[in-house]
Amino acid sequence: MNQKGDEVLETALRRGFIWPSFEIYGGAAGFYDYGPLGSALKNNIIAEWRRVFVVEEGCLEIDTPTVVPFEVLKASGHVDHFLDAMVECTRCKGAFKAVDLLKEQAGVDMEGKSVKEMSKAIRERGVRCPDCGGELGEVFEFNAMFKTAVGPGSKRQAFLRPETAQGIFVDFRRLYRHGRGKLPLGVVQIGRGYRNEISPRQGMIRLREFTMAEAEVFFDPKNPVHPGFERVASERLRLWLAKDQSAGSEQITEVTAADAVRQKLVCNQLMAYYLALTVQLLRRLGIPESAVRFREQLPGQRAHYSVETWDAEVHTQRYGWIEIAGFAYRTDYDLSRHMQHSGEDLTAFIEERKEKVVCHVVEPSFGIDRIFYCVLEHSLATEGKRKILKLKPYIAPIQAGVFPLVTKDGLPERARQIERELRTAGLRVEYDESGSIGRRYARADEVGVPFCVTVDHQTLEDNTVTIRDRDTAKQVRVSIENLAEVLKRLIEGTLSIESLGGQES
RNA sequence: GCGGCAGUAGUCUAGCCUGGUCUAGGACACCAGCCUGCCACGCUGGUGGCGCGGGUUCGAAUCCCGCCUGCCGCACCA
Repeated sequence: MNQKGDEVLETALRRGFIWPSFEIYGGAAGFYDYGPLGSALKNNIIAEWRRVFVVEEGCLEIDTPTVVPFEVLKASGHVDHFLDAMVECTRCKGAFKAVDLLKEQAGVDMEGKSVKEMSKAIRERGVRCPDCGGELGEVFEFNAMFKTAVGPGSKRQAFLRPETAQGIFVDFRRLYRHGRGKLPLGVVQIGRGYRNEISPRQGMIRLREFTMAEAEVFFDPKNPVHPGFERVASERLRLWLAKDQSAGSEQITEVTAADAVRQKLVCNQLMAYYLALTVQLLRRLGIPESAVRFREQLPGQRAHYSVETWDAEVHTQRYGWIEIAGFAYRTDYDLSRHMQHSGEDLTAFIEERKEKVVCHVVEPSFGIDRIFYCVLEHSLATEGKRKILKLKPYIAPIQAGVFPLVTKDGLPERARQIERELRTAGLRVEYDESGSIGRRYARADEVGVPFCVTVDHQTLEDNTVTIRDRDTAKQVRVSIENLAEVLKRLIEGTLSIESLGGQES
């Protein structure tokens, strides 16, 4: 294992970013708690996502239940694709879908039959392991969705949602009306999703309960364009094409978003648009474009609903390249299925052509927990013994520290006043007087506090304080009168320490 | 889920093989007091631990079993 990844997780655990869930009862794999700082950081990451997709893009945000009735997920295909009768080879331990083996080797269709019947059929028909020819064990049900029931008596079967998307699809009619028939129509949802992984590992990378931020962009299949495409047309995309993966090549094809569309490397302009937007979002979160690539999923890897999928991958030292977002071209799969199963009309009307169409969908779907890890890893810098979490100031859980230089002569009292004023001004600040001033700076650095305000004897004379910049340790002296405003501008990045005449300490 | 290794204060770790001398040692962190005019200063004091459960034994951090959790490989990851 590598040192950097360990340092990230150790720091995150020790300083209250993430904790193992249910720890005092021995814990549970695949679940994590966000501690006070982690919770704040996660919320700030979500706020940045929301700022892009809801504020700038104007997507409609909704919030739907995590408990989803059986019929909905039956229609979406999840029941059939997430519930499998599996069988394991007793010799090589390979796991296979029982239905597939029975079809291939015995020519019988056992779809929908019970586990017992399938086990019996495998024995009677002499179905063997396709890899090593070994004997197969008992068929067991593998359910990647958490099962539950609505109401007492288990009358109505339901599942915890494996994705938030279905809540959007089933609301399409109302959303389409709410959006007054305009296309493309973007709808987003941020919330928890659940997958009962067989054996989750890799900490927060594979969770059984996770937070996802998904957008479903509905569009006229004959017109897959985004009105704001020009804004991102020159953004460079690093693509790992399927053909290169198949050829065993790590070759990255770097093109602008406009060229990706022109050269037909991606299915349409909307897809390219959201890939470009993602580069910008990640950059804003502190993940440089050099650590981002888009991997085109090979046909066999795609979800049942997708005809083209790109994964946004971020490079990490601990886990290598990890998928942090998926971009699926779901076509009209979901709406069509829900039309069939519900009997409702979920079409859109295209005025120019006087034609009813089932909208197609491009789905950018982000794994917030994974992005959270990537942000931490890409932010943590080590300088000697010191750890500095160089979070972008606007996502830092604590925006400023307020310290009295020494704990006497009325400095703590004055510092407390300033803390109060900054809190009232809406800044997330922490007061600290314990230990030496250097220790307090170091403590603040480790949790990513971008600015520290120090109250010294001069403060008592002329009502000025110093602001110390985390990343450079430079300090500037500003009047308390302007402090909140200056801090706000430093945090949002419209003002730099240098422009204030920052001095090396 | 299978196989291998591991789990000691908040964090990292000594002790485990060869049971008692462990009332479990250390470092860092944390808290209190003193000190302190700017980058983890110093002094004094302090809080806090053997993953959980069972067994063997006069006696278990140490040996055995089960579970949980973590790491590595296989499988899975729609």
